[in-house]
Amino acid sequence: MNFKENIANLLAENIKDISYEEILLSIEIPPDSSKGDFAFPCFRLSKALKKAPNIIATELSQSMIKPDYIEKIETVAGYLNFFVGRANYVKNILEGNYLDITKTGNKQVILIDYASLNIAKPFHIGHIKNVVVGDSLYRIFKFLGYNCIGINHLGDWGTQFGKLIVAYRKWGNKEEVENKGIVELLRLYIKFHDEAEKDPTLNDQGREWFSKIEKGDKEAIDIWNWFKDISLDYFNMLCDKLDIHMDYFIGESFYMDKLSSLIDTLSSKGILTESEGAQIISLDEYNLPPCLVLKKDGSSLYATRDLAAAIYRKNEFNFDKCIYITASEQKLHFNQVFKSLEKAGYTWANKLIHIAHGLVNLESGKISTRNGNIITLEEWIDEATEKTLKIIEEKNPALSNKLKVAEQVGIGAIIFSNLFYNSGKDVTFSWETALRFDGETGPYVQYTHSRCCSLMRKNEADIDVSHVDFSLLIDDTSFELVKLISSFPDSIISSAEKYEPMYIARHLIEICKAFNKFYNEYAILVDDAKVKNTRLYLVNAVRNVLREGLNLLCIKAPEEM
RNA sequence: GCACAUAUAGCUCAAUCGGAUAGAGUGCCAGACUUCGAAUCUGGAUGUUGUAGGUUCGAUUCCUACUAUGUGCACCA
Repeated sequence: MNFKENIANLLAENIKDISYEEILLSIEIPPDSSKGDFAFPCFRLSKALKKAPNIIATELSQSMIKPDYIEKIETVAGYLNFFVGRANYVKNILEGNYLDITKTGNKQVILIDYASLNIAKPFHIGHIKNVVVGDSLYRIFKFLGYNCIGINHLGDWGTQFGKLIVAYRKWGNKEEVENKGIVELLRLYIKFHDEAEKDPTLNDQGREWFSKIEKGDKEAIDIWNWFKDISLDYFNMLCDKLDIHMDYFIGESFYMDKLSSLIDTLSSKGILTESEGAQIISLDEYNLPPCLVLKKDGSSLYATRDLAAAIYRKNEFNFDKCIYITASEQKLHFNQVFKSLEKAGYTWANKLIHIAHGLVNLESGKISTRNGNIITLEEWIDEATEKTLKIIEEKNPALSNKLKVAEQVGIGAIIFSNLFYNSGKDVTFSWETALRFDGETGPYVQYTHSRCCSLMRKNEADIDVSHVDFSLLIDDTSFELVKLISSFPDSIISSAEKYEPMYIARHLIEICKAFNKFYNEYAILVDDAKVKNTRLYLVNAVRNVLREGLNLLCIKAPEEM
């Protein structure tokens, strides 16, 4: 038997998805053929091998396509000797700690700026993606061993507060605001914009009041602080509900006393120029429109505060990476800010990363707070919770803490639907899809998890390891599940590398599908102690992976639902 | 006008560095609960990957043009 036949034999023995003849055919490629002749069949083999145990498949697919593949294949043969048969592979995966992956990030500091919403406005369905992508990435990087810092760059400064004060003084009163909180602030905000259509001088009054805030006028500052407190209470309430954690609330107003030194620095570097009365940083060399730093009246802008914030963060936290998460509308803005910092000579500017997520539209058109075309996040949560409660009443009326579980599942559905798709894409919200609980959804994963828990619970005793026989798990259905568990860490790494929790969400769905198939095909709690304990061993692994996976997506994993 | 996205099954979306017969869910049709939870599972039908070219042994993927949609572009954030 020659070398190739030997390899083919080993492969065919280990991999049921591909025949010996096929393998032999694929390996029988002259190594000196031109690229086109052998690349295709080689790839054919390596792709088929993806169905094989992970380590073998990865090694092969990496090596086969390269010119020196004959040499590499000998290395692969070495690997194969470690995995004689599926049983050993299963043992390896299930006995090893399948969630313990290389902690690549040792001590590196990753700062994530997310959930940076404007205060005095309600959370709407377009905001959830930002919050949830941010918190999920926070959890993912933390899991990988990075030192994460979550910062909320609160939008608590700007002309809008002047406008709100005008509206409050004209049409609001203390009792209403105290009783209704953010709802009343929204009403005033909408009212202001309605009235300003008819009477544009209101906008001037708004600017005047904002300028009073900036100058420290007591009445203005008091109202501003009051509104800010209301907003923060509301924000914290929602964060508690969603189980979102922020390390720091450092809003835009925080940077007000740091702007003058920023301007000094920029002008001493000679990159500040005057244009049409305003102070700008020209970005012609980057083929970008200029970055406006100061208005002609000398007051600051959004970009000014972001420049100051970046420098402050670098000095204060000395980050290795700083990730900004915002809607895609702000792409140009961050591009300008980052390039301005680069132009100013800050070498760390390349460590600033902007992750833009898509916009959410309504079927009735674009979301707009100022004309009231919004669906708030609370409405979505309430609807989802209510629907879940109905399902629980129908399917599991004996459940003890129904309301709590209903909220966890309802919110789980919302979060999952926000993380299951490519986060850069725009989406159109519809109640029909927003309240779907079947198929590729959060509740499907949660349901599968609670099924695992149920099995573990029903077994009462601990798994008896002395009865575990991994060769009972080498059938295709069980083995598929084992492979998916073993490759779960790859998805965590992909998610981190691409700043995209979607990979984890999709992997969880694959695990659930494989598990439910397994569950349907085999009885688990059987009399035979060997079979029972072995299958429970696998169930336990699935449960652990699902729980950790859901946690990385900021979703609760109730044990019963 | 300029810039940046996006376009894949009826609908919502995947497709790893350019790889094999482009895959899931949903909806539709047909099945599986006196048995570990049916929010589940099994089977079936569904495609000129926006259009036209180019590069390549090979293109949903890269390049060019065009079409459609979205977003941004000077004192808002």
